[in-house]
Parts: sequence; structure tokens; C-alpha cells
Amino acid sequence: MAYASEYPPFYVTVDIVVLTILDGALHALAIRRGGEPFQGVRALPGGFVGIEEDLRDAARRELEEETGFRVHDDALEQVGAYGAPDRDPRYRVVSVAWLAAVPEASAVRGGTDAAHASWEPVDALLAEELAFDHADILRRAVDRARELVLNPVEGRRPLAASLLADEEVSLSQLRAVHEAVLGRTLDPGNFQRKVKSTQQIVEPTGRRESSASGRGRPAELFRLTPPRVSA
Amino acid sequence: MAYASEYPPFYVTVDIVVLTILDGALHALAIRRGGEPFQGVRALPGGFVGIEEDLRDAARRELEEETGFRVHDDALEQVGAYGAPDRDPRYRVVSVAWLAAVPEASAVRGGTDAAHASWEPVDALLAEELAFDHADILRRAVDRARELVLNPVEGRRPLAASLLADEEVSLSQLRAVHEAVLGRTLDPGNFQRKVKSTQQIVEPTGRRESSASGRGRPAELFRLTPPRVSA
DNA sequence: CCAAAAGTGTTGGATGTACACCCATGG
DNA sequence: CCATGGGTGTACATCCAACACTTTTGG
Repeated sequence: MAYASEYPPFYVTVDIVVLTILDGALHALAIRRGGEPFQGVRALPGGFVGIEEDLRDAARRELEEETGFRVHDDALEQVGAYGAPDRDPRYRVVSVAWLAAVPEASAVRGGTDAAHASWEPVDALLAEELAFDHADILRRAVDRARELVLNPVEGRRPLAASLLADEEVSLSQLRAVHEAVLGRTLDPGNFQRKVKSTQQIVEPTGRRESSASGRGRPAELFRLTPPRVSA
Repeated sequence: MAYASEYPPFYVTVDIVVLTILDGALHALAIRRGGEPFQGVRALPGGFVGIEEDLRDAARRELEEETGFRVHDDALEQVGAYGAPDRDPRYRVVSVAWLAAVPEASAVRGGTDAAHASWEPVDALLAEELAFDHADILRRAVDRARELVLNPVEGRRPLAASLLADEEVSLSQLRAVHEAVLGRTLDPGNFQRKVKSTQQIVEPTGRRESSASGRGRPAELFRLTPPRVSA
């Protein structure tokens, strides 16, 4: 690398917006910073990209280190690159932000980095100060998540599916997830038709919920349609 | 920077998909690589980000150097970050891709870098081999441009407006631009109503085209609505 | 029987597309 | 008068939101 010195070196990191549903509300994984800058302030989990590592793989690795959760390669959605010169006062860093969704059940299995990682309601996070430009990243990631829930990308696992713990769900469960992401209620009847009409999301199993689950009429159970291979 | 050596250094570049309309077809700016790797192969214009430079500013600077064209800050749309470890065989580089649109008139005023920059039809570029992962970038940028033409982002200058040379245009001119970007014809009547119904795109001037311009009935002239400041 | 949740039917409005039709100009 | 493009009217399909209504369970 003789010409190396001619151009400035950067640090490249990934920041990850990990979404999940908790108590019916959208939560994101956040850490509390231990050192300067932004000591004590919440931030998104993330870390440095390895010199031989793909950006997406770096996000996947960090996600696993922070949460213990392995996601499929295509379950990570790139949100964008953030590289304002002063975004980190210590050194020049460009961060590539990613969006991931994990099922509700996922307890935070703190790895090395993340003994202090916790699920926080997205609304609360957006209301408080976040480190660096993480508020921008979070806002944008949530917007993207809402888009993805409203119209899932053909041939990929829908975001709502990634947020569900079970492979077989009732449409109420699926609707609850949509409502949590969108932050508003949806009409149950219309939701049914819409989901059932496009086969892309769920397929019927013919079975019904065990009647122990609630007050009313037991719901039909549906299987999350696996992302179909495109032609 | 005592801890600097602990993490790997990257090079960070910007690549820019500069779109324009030529002969009624969508064109993008391309250079032909002079050296290895990919010698003689076409590539997107781009360059290194300065150590104190914002990513968007870097894209703007490169765009000006290549085309002599100054665009507004918000006329650059980020397409994404590309950082596969082997995307450049020489060194590890992460590139942030941007989308820009300039008016038809824009002759390529070759600057230092870009004596060999030229407008090429997008279809042709997508059909041939491009350097690095520039084919991916171009594909994605064009998709994004189509989205932006179909529904412009509130409060920002519509992409079609950036592609027009004049401030006052007929709806046919505007329609021709939309057709070039989308790669298909649009119904003239429906286009009129749609554009006129949302005031976001154009506003009437009350004047008409000078009748010297063509065969048929002279068109009304419209002014491109400047991006309105949001509340 | 009553409350509650699942699921179906129906309706009205908004939107998009196809296409017929009139208008204004140059030749 | 005719060809050409500008512009309007209209009809139809589709989609979506609202909401009435039936079905099936637990208490």
C-alpha cells in the first residue's frame, strides 16, 4: 500500500436498530455509554467493522454479540451511511446503520460488550437524548420498518414475521405486531382480508387455536409463509 | 489517537449516479477507467472523501468536479453504502453511493478528473459490464429515481424538476421527463390531472407556449413549485 | 343469556387507467 | 380541411377505510 498515505483513513462501524415487541409496544435495543463522549447517555448497539468483513456480516456479528440472536442474512436491512465529520469527537468514523427485527421472546443475553443492553420503548428513546446521531438513525429505521410492514418486499421474510416467536400464529397476533410497529390500531376485519388475499404472508394450516387462550371464538392458525425463491 | 491502531483503517469514497435526459432517454454519467483494476471498463464517477468533509459534501464536490454542475444540498439522495471486502482488490474501501439529477442542457465540462466522462444511456450501461459493484449501485439508483418520480418527497425539489433546464415548462415537457425516467409512456390526459391536482409540483403561470414550438395547440406554461418550507 | 373475540358482508370514497372527445394551432 | 398535440369528460376497476353483522367460544 504505497499510495495509502495519500488518502485519509477512516474508521467504519455499524450501528444496529434491533426492534422487538414488548408488552404490545415497539422496543429497540439500547445501551448506556460507559465512557466519554456521551457518558451515561443511551446509544444504539454497534461496533467496528473487521478489515476483512462484509458490512452486513459485521452487523450480524454485532447483533449476535449483543443479543445472542442469529438472524438470516437477508433479515438485515440497510438504513444508510452516517458520516458527518464531527459525529464522533474522537476520530473520523463513518457508520453504516442497519435495521433488524427479533421475536418477542428474545431475552437480551448479554455478551461481552453488552451487559448493559436493554429493551427500551421506541417512543421513549425518541423523546430522550441519544448519543451521536443515533436519534436520526433510529427515526429513519422506524420509518423504514413502518414501510416494510405496510408493504413487505417480494421474496424476503416480512418484518412482522421476524417479530413473531412462533411459526404458527393467529391473525390477531399478527395484527398486534403490525399495530405495535405502526403505532396505531388496525381494523380487524380489513386486516384479515388483506393478509389472506396476498398469499405472501401466511398460509392456512386448517387448525385452530387451543381454546384455552381467551374469551372469544378460537382463531384459525396460520403458518408464516417462508420466503419463496424467485424465478 | 493512541488507540488508533487497534481498529482497521478504511478508505471511504463516494460514487455518484448522475442522471440526465438526452434524446428523450435516461442517461447517466460514466467514466472509462484508465488504470487497473477494471482498466478500460466503464465506472461511475466518484472519489475519496476528505478527512474533514461530510459525505454529502464530498458527493457534491465530486459532482462539480466531474460535470461542473452545482446542485443544491438536498438534491443528492443517498442510495446506500457498499463495502464488500473484495470490492476493490487494491485496498479496503467503503463507498457511499448517491443519486443526483441535472438538467438536460448540462454539457460535461470535464474537470481535472473527468476529461473522459460521458453521458451513456442507462439501458446500455446496465447491459454492459461495469467496474467494481457499480452495476448494483446503478440499478438501485435507477429504482430509487423511479420511486421518486412516482411520488416525490414532501418538501423537497422533485427529481423531475432537477432534470428540467427551464423554470417554466409545459406539461408535455414534464411528462416527457417522467416517461424517460420510468421507461414507459404515460397517458397525457391522466398525467395532466395528476400533476395539476397536487400543487406540489407545478403552479400555473397563466401564459402559454410561444406558438412557434410545434404542430398542435400551444400548451399552458407552468412554473416549477419551489420546495416549500415545512412548518 | 351475555360479553368478547373471530370472521364475513357491504358500502362509499379515493385513486388509477383507458379512452372518447373537444380545442387550438400550423400547414 | 386535416393532422397534431393540448386538454377535459367519463366510465370502469381496484383498493381501502368504516362499520354492521354473524359465528363461536367462556363465563
